[in-house]
Amino acid sequence: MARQTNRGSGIKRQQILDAAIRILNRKQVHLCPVNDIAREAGIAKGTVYLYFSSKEELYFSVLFELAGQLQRIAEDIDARDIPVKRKLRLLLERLGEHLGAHRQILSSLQQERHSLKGKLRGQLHEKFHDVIRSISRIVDKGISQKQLKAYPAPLIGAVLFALASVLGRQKLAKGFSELSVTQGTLFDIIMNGIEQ
Amino acid sequence: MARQTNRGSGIKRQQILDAAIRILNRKQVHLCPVNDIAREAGIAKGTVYLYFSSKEELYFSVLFELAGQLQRIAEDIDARDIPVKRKLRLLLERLGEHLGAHRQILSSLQQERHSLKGKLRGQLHEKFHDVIRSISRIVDKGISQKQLKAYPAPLIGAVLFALASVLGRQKLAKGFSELSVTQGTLFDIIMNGIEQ
Amino acid sequence: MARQTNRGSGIKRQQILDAAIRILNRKQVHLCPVNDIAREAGIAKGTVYLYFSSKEELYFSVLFELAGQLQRIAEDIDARDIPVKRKLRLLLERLGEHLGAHRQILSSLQQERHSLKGKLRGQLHEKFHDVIRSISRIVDKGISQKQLKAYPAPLIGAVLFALASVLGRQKLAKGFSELSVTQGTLFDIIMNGIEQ
Amino acid sequence: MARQTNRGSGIKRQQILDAAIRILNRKQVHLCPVNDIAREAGIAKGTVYLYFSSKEELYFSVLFELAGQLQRIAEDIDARDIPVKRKLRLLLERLGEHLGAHRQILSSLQQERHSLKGKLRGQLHEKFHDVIRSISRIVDKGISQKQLKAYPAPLIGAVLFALASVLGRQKLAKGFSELSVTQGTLFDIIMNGIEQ
DNA sequence: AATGAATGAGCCTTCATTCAT
DNA sequence: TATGAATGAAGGCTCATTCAT
Repeated sequence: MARQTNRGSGIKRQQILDAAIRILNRKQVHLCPVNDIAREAGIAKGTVYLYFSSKEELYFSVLFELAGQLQRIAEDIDARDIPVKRKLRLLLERLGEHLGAHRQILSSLQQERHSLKGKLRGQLHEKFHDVIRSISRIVDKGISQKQLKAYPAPLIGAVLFALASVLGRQKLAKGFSELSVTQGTLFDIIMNGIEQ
Repeated sequence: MARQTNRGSGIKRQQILDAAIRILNRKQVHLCPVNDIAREAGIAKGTVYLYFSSKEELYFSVLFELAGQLQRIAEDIDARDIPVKRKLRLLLERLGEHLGAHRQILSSLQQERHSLKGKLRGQLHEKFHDVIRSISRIVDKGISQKQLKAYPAPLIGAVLFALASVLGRQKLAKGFSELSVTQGTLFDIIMNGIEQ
Repeated sequence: MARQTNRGSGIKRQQILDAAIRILNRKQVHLCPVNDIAREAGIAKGTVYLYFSSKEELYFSVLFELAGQLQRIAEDIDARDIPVKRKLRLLLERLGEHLGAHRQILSSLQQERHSLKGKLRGQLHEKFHDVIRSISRIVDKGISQKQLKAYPAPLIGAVLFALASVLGRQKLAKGFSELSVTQGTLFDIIMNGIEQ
Repeated sequence: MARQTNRGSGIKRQQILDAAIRILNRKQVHLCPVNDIAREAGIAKGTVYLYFSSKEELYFSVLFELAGQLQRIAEDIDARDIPVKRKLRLLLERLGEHLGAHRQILSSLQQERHSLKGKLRGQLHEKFHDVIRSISRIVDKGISQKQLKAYPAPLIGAVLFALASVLGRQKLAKGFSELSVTQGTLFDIIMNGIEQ
């Protein structure tokens, strides 16, 4: 994936990635010198470039990694032998947790993507597509089991994703820090709507 | 409203702000030199500093301005003499449009806030609170008219805001460019839920 | 010529150029940080970039400038009302002086040219072509006056140029520092050859 | 001959040297990472440092090696049993070929010397002296045989060297790529001069 | 002897900010 | 008020060199 990925265990690469996730979750990419990430990973600046060809590729890899984690969450839930409603509830909760834990990084995705070079952008796009596909799979089963209304599954996926973000931030619309959104209430809303 | 270096008519200040919104909506803040904004506004770089004490304050003012526009949208709708449901539908549509038109800038909000200096951060927080309050007012009326379920109004506001973002981006979850989300479908979901 | 040449007198630009010539004549381009050149010019590093878009363009401009000086030397001599032989002798002397004074920079030309980006390279090529053309003009007159043998003028130009370099370095073949080459002897050689 | 870290057979040392010559002839020294040279030699980067104490010394050794080759060319020709004129013609041709084949490296000699540390610089100086001495020996014989005019032999050597460079580059004065300099014409010029 | 991962000094370049005009 | 030349801190990246294996 990385152009100059050094072979070997890949452990160091992962260490850098983890450090980058920690650091990038605090400040914007542009406010995170590679040096800081390296220090967080306990290595020298130059070493980062042994595992990633550029800062951009590192950032891309971070997003890729996080997308992978999201996908795994969805797939794990899908694999369980529980009713669809339960799955959706779990999904909302887990995605919310994960998005919340990495909200900084993920919330920048929309903009950052535009600065990624063509190929990386495409790959990332594809990866997030996979995430949505995994969610859609759960929804689709629910629809065919007549448990859910027949809205387009990806749309439901998108909505779930958005609501999970709300949950994750605990502050929608950038001003809600005091609003203690419970996962239960949100789930009710998405299931039954708000109309009386 | 704004407490910055602001002698004079304020017209030029607004020109700069408008130019900044146009420019910042294209690229990330960090990729938008003050010079570019100045040129877009048809003035010299140094002049910007006569109206804003720093680039940071300029950026803050942009977000503040946009929040004001959102608030005005909500208040205009609230003032109309139409049923609540119609209001919510309008709200979803208008917010979606506005968020979409400025998605670049607004999507960075979450992160930028963390780099803003304490005082500015607080003011911005307060401002977005106002936006949510305005939305909540509409919802509250709906609840007291028994048109809407009695969920906490700010929560509904937050959810509406999130869904408006989905609408605005036309691509939730960062991978949905091909998903043509219609405002109508989204409205149905939020009103009646997805459960069969 | 320079992409972001600031208008104005151009004096500062020339100051930088002069400083660069002084500095570059001491060490290889790659051993001359832009910072050193700036300091030599008595300005800040960033200022260099107000007058030259990159270090490469600065270096290109230096070579361009020097080529211009060489050309002027040739043209001045050509314009004089003296016999061809006298012109050539003068040319040898003056070129020798100039090449000697900037031998470091000019001797790197051959290699550096290969790293210049296409357009600049082409322009530089063209410029040095002009130098040779100016020399050739002198030679051509000599040939048509039957003062010189009918060798291709550019070839003679090239030979003169090479011998001027010898003179300039005072040490041909990179090892002749002790060889005190006199302009007179060299002139005799080129005029009459070495064969007995 | 070489006084560097040089245990072992010396074969590998020569391999590295040969690889370095190939690589350095393509790009400037500063654009040739040690790593590239090592790879060209089919060994690991670290290994280079077992045979050369630094990149600088490696580069020095390359120049030293090339000087040796030039010297051998001159000595071989000197040893032949042919007339002086024939020898000079051969010399021009062979030196031209060799200088041409390594023009990139050799053209940087002038400047590089200045960055070499004192001791190495002296050694290199001495070596090129030897080259000139070998050429001078040929010329001297010609002079004592009354075949050549009695110019200082080293000067003739220097001139021959310079003209050989012209031949090697096929483009003197940095602008002559189209000038097809023939070895014959150049030889005529040096032998008989250009005066009618 | 050989390797190549790791290091960190050093360089080019950008850009927010200042200030003389 | 307005200008834009000048500044210099900061950051991405390269690469010579070291050293544990």
